[in-house]
Amino acid sequence: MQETAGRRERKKAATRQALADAALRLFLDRGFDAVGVREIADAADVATTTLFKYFPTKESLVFDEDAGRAEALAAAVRDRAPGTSVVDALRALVEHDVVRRHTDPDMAGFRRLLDETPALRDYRRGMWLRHEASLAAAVAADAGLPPDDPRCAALAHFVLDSPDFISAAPDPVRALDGVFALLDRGWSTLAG
Amino acid sequence: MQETAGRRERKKAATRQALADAALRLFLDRGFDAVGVREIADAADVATTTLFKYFPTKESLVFDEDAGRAEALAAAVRDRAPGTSVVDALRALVEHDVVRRHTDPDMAGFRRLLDETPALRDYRRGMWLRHEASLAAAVAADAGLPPDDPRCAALAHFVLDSPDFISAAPDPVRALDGVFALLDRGWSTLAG
DNA sequence: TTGCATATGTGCAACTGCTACACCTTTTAA
DNA sequence: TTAAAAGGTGTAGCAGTTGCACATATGCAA
Repeated sequence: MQETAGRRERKKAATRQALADAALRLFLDRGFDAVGVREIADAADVATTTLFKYFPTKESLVFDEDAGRAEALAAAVRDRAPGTSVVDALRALVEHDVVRRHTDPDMAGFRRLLDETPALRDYRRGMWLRHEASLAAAVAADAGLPPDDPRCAALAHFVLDSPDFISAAPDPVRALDGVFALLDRGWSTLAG
Repeated sequence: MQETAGRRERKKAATRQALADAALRLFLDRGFDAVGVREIADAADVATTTLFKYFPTKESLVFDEDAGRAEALAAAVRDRAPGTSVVDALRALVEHDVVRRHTDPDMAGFRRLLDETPALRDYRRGMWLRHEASLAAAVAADAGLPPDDPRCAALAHFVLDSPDFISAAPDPVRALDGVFALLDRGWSTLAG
């Protein structure tokens, strides 16, 4: 594994990181809406147009790449421990990604930022839902159903929609329980 | 019931209608993104600033008021026929509002507009979800559960999220079946 | 090393949704 | 009749985003 894959690659990565770092720092300081993209570009010492060559929107500056999430979802379904239901496996994944952030004190600032910025929550929901089709297919394959089975599609949609709902709830842990109680019982009487 | 409730009211209503009509006509003609708000205001013969006194956003030009939807949801839960489950009653309401549009040929243009404009679908989803809390409370009251029961909140959320998912699906009728099969079985084993 | 094609970055100007402001006109009500 | 209140106007401007023409840096080949 080459660490230094050419100066060009390294500079690109550095620029990208500088932008993301500057943006997050400014957002945490003063709030998402109070910081303009021109200011972020300035802080990272690049032109505004350059910023948009790295990040398609202002919101995307806040989130890491989600490379691997599609695979993580498929793996959660495929490689789950024997005796674990699909819904339980997905619950564990959501719990890991969402609820942990609500108890980790290092994420407090980040969490507050998300809480007070609907645009960011919407963006994150979209990132989850990008994998709706592939999760539906994985669930269908696991259950031995046709890949376009509508109940699998519905389950996949609700699971991927849930992180947003859960972290916006007053008590996220209880919300997680509620969501997966409903889905688990619904799914088990369909598939089991 | 006064038909003519003062010249002022009538003029306001006429301006509002002129804006909505002009907007829908232009959108259907050329697509949502290809029409600017300045052009819509021009077509309705008002200033751009006036347009935004009637409609808070460009998207809102497309949709009627949703006055009464909150009440319709509460009524669907409260006044349902004996022997009908809460989920079935809500299914009927969603079916009426969503699936009918998919079979009515008069709505074909409107439907295409929605299909090709994610911003409009998101806006409509938001309109449904505005009643999430009140629906959750109605469901909880009906089931004799505390008003903040997380399973009721989850059910309400998924029901109100579903119209968007359903009408975006390749086969909306099958999607409707899938969604409500899942929710119905999940809910009945919790509440029944 | 030199030279060149290409990837990357720059600055400017513009467009789009949306808002603030100061002003004018119509309607309502005393 | 008059004055307040409501509605509408036009201008100017902001913020996110993009297109364009030009500059620079890099990787590769000779």
